[in-house]
Parts: sequence; structure tokens; C-alpha cells
Amino acid sequence: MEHYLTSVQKCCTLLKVFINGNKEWGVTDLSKELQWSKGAVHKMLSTLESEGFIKQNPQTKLYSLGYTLLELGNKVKHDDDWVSFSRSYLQQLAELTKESVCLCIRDHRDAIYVDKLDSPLPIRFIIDAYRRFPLYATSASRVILAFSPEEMWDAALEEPITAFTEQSLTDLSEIRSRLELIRSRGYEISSNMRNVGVTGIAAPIYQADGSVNASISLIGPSDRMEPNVDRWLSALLQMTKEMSRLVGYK
Amino acid sequence: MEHYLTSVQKCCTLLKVFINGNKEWGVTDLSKELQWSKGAVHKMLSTLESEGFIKQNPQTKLYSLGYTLLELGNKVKHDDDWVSFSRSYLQQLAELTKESVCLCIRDHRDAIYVDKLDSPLPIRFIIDAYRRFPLYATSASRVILAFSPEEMWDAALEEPITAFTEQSLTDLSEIRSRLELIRSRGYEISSNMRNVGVTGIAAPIYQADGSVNASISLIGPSDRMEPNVDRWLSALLQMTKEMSRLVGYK
DNA sequence: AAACAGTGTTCACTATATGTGAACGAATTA
DNA sequence: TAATTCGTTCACATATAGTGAACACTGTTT
Repeated sequence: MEHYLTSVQKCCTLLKVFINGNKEWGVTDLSKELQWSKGAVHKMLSTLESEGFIKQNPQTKLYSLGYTLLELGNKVKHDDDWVSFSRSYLQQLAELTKESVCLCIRDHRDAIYVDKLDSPLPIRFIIDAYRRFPLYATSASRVILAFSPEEMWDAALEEPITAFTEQSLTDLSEIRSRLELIRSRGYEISSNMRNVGVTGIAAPIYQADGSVNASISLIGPSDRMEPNVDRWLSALLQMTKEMSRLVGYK
Repeated sequence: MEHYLTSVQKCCTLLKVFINGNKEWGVTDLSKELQWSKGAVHKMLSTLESEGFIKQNPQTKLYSLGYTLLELGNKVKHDDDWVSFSRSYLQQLAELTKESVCLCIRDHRDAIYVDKLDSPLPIRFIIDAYRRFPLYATSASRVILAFSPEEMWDAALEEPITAFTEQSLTDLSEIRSRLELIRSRGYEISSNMRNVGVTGIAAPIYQADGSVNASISLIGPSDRMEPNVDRWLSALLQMTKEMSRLVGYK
């Protein structure tokens, strides 16, 4: 089936421009960005505005995302089974470690932190949650990828690899052997791959059928993480083992 | 101008069904709810799914909101000028009072809490943020309505009034005189109107032109709020006065 | 003060996308 | 095994959407 609704696809394309782009756009700018006629852009924007998906600044006439999307995004989070299931575990882990913790899930060929708790300490890593990023990028997402079928490895590594830091893995064979390492030891610990001076510890949640679509991760400043790696890792593994059992994994 | 894009309007209508309705929908259910043909509903859902705005459970075949909406909703919050401007003030107020605090804004004829901090105390009021509600409903939103032009009063009171508790104001003249009271004293304190046993204290943020589109509110269990009302109110008023000054109000 | 160069916005028309409603296969229930 | 109910597919008649030029406005430049 390939008969999608054209104008709905275009509507989604337009909204997505706002995710990684500017927070405000003019009609002409969007027209250039999307290669649509000004008339088409304007008609799309005013339709979306009438629905609360877009708002227009009365002074500057520029458009930005509307509050109905805030409602929808909040509903996604509150309806999510992984989020409601994991909340108390995240709190427990945050309490114990005083570091930032998060729940990572896979959505198609991307990863997203769908829930998080930031460390209460003055020096802390603030997790940039609710945003899509590549599966190979962080310890939490690499754990998910490692335990996914090989087709997923291919899909995730198909697009050009982004290096987030100097120490990011960029070579395909390097990434693949890293994934094999994760698969064999059952967890991931990495430093400086997504953010310099930051260490992440991540473990997978196994589902009833043995597949993995979610992971729990602990992220903090490397110098504070390193002395505690063994303690935090065993606490994390114990927790994810228990969580896996509860969702039916044997 | 009335030539909106029909299928985009319908796409928005479909997505909004998920906000207040079930978290999962089948094609037939949505077809009945929206009075569209099954074919049309299916085509819309599969288009939105291909864009990540909707996801389908492979087992049950039921549809729910997709993670791209989580990304968009998060962007709305992070791009919002009121949210970034108010964050430190909310923290300050939360620190002082140990009660839940929030930032309320008006969007057309609705109110939304666009940011919040929940009380750290074991007994606390958890603010249901990021959801639209009527302007007449809570102390925070009534403050905004009170200082809005009278056309807004008419618009907000046009729809049938929802009573959230036994003590909610439902009579139109009762609401209007309440708004006049708020306008004359410059703040709102109310109990049991949205939630039984809960008291809210709210004050407006005035913009450069004297208009009001945002307010700060303090919400907590009535028995803990009452002994502190005077202290909290003066702290709140001092804060909103300072905030109003900073956005250009004289 | 006048011309200009930007906006966002509007419009009528033709090519194009879209909703219909019946038919399909796959589950699930009787 | 028959009946029901689900999501999904399809071809065609009909309603919709993109075009690109013209518009009204704003602020700037001459």
C-alpha cells in the first residue's frame, strides 16, 4: 500500500521542520526550506493554526508550534506502558546513586529517552530527553541495538554515522564489534562517546519473547561515576533482571 | 479566509480524539467516533503512522499516539518564552513554600499549565499540567481571565460551564462577580473549586501593554495552605510584580 | 516624501488527490 | 464449521489542493 494522504504527509513534514530547526519561521523561509509555493505554505500554516497545532506571533507574524502539540506529547508519555512500568524503578535507582537515570526505548530506527530523572547534585548531567537520536549513539541505545536482530543493525548503520565527540565510534566494523561485546557481557559502559567527561551505564529490559526494545541507563560525570561503577552496575543489572522477569521474560 | 486544507483539519481532529479519549483505538471505533468511513480512517492512520505521529500495536492492531508527538510537545515547552523566563522564579517559590507551583498561560479560550514543580512533601498536590482546561476553572486561569478584555469573558463563558466539584462556581453572574473581585484585589485565592481539599493562590503577570496572558500559582492541601496564606501571597505578589516589571510593565 | 524591497496574505483555475462502500482475508467467537 | 468482527484494500466519481501572480502592508532606503 502506498496511497498515503499527500497533504497529511506534508503537514507532518512541515511540523517536523520545527523539531531540529528554528523555533520561529516565516512563510517565505518555510517556502524555501520545503520547496513549496508560498501560497501552499501559508494555507498549511493557517489550517494548523486554526487547530492549535501552530501559533502565530501577532507582532512579528512568525509561526511557531502550538500548545495542542504540548497536550499530545504529554499524552504520549502518560499513555506509555514502559514509562508507567519503569517510573518507580527509575526513582529507586536515582535515590541510590544520586545520578541522572533514564528509560530509553527504540522507535523504528531511532532511540528516545522517554522518561528521566536528573541528579539532585549541583554538578550533574542533565539528560536531553524526548528527542530522537541514532541507536548507535549512547550506551542506553547501543544496548537496545545490540540485542536487536541483525537487520536492525543494518538499518541503524545505514545512514551516515554522526560523531558527537572525538571518541565517538564512527567506523562501522568498530561499532559492530562494540555491539557484539555488549551482547556477550549483557550491559554497556562507555565514556566520552556522546558527551565529553560523561559516563553511561546501561542494561537492557528483556521482553517475554526475548526481544529488547527498552533499556535503563545511569548517566553522570565520569570522575564521580568511575569509583562507583561496580556498585551501580550490579544494582542496575539486578533491577533490569527483575523488570525483565515482570514483563514475562524467563 | 476559509479555505483550509480539509484532510489536514481531519488529521488534527483525529489526533485530538486521543487527548481526552482512550489511549488505544481501533479503526472501527474511530470510524464510529468521527463518523468517517473505515477506509478513510485507515488511510489517515497509516499515513500518520508512516510519519511517526501514530503507532500501531502489532499484536492487537490497535493504534495509539506516536513518539514524534513527544518530540514536538517537548519542543513547544522548550521554545516557550514564558517557560524559560519563569523557570527560576518557580524554583524560588517552590523552595520557599515547599508547595506545588505552576505557570499558567492562556491559549485562545483555554488555559494550560505550561510548566510546574510538584511539592517535595509526602502529602502534596500533583499538578495535572500540559492539558487544556476552561479559563474559569482554577485560581491561576481565573486570574488571567479576570484581567482579560470583556470579550474574553464572553468567549470563555459561552460554552456550558463544567462543575468540577460541589463548590465550583457554575452560575454566570456568580463567575462574573468573582472575576470582578479578582480584578479589584489583584490576585485570587480559592479552595475546593477544582479539587476538594485543595487551595490555590494565583497572581497575574502583566505585560508591557498592560494585558495579562500568564499567571503564577501556588497549589496545596488546604489545611497546610491556610496558616501560610498571608506569607505565601505576599511572596507571590512580590515575585509577579518583579516579573511584570522585567517584561516591560510599568 | 517617495520609491523600494521585504513581508504575509488572497485568489481563480486546472490538475490532482481523496472519500466512498463494497469486497477481502485473517482472526476470533458461537 | 459457520458466523461475526476486525483491519485492510481497491477503482472510480467527486471534491480538493497547488500554482503563481497580484495584493496589502510594513519598514527601509533613497
